[in-house]
Amino acid sequence: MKVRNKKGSGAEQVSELTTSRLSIYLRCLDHLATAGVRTVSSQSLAAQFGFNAAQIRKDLAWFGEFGVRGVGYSVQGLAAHLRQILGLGDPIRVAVIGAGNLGQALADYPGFPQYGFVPVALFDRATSKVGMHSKGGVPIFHIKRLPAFVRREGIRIAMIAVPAASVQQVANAAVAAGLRAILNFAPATVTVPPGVKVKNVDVTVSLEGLAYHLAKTVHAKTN
Amino acid sequence: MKVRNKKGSGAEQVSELTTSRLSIYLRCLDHLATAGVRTVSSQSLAAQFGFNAAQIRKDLAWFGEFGVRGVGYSVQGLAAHLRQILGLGDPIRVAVIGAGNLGQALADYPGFPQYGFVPVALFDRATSKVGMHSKGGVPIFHIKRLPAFVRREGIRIAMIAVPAASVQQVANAAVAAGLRAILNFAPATVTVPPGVKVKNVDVTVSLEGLAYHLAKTVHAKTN
DNA sequence: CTGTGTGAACCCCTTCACAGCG
DNA sequence: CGCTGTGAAGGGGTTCACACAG
Repeated sequence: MKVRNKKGSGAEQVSELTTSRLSIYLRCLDHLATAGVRTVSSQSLAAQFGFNAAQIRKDLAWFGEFGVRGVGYSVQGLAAHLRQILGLGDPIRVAVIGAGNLGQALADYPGFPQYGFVPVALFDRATSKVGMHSKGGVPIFHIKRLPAFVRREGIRIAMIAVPAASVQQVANAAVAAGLRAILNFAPATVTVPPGVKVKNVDVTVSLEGLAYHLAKTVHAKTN
Repeated sequence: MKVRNKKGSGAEQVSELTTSRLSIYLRCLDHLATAGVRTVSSQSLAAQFGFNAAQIRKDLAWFGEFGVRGVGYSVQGLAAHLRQILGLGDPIRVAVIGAGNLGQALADYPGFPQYGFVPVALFDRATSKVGMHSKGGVPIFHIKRLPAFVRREGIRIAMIAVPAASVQQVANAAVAAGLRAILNFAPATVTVPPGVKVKNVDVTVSLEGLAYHLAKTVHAKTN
């Protein structure tokens, strides 16, 4: 087995486009596994889910050789490899910062534990919320207690669901608490020191993309 | 003013990467406008928010010439142009399908109306929920009533927040009801006929991207 | 003979550099 | 003189095509 590792230390070599697709492949493989499929070729995977077969193979080639020539990939085996590549061995503990409607819904979202991400606590600066729980039973703490909690409870990821104006300051607090991975739900740009990863889930950007599609389509009809 | 329009009918010419950035530029411009800034150059915009100045100009060049040479762009003027390009003239009415925790939180999320997207109703197949309202007062209807509602209320976008296993069937219903724009929150691939636009907001993909970053970083330290 | 792994071709997006306008 | 708008160069990601393994 040959794994490409161009630089000795952990440099940024594999594109995020690739890792995103790995997640999606994993989702597809789980789908096939529950359907009882044992083996799959890159071609049939591509056909079923709308990918390009060569791209699947290229994406996997960054990490090793997982297929059997003439046969394809073991569905369960490849899924296990992808989980290992993505670092999904043990459940990853998550803190949700911002205990508004969205934050509480995220803390209770059943999809997360199912995929190995466990929201352990909510944090907010409103003392009126502190001491309460989400519907699903996730406790709400004051944001001041984040650093101690991160250390004691082994939190790895911060999900930030606060208004856009407060995001930067909350992100700073998360970094100061030792977190190195942030998922930001607010429509705002966040700046963090090197080594910290931020991913933005900006729903307004997606909605405006849809709005553009609608506007364009209407225009086409008007012609 | 010269606008590039390579094909007569509404072909897919401008990349989604570009339109996503237009949304982000719009967010930045609003930020500057509330700060009282009247004029901005592509260079200062790029410096403040971490873009490339040439890219900003290229993105805008697809739609016209909005700047003044030697000066820059009118903050308010450019924002208005972007809103027009993205089709954000009147508020866009949205239906949220799936009245679980996530769906209700989305229906009540204050960020949407602020950006011109108004959740008008929730839809679910559970008759126990029908007739109730979200905390924010959005009424819940049975999914059967979607087609009539779309016509009568001028719904343009469906936000789908149901379990992954049901997404495709719900998307089919949305398309059948005449909707041409779908925002899917479930970790699943959706297939739709041509002319219909789907955007996926897959939080598990983002989380797994963060997990990969964490795994990689640990590995680098282990070296 | 089937399907992987991979170099090469291709294509699109990003970035550079500068002519030209205000 | 400053900054836009834009052709040209550069880089990265996707797709093709095939040698080769099972």
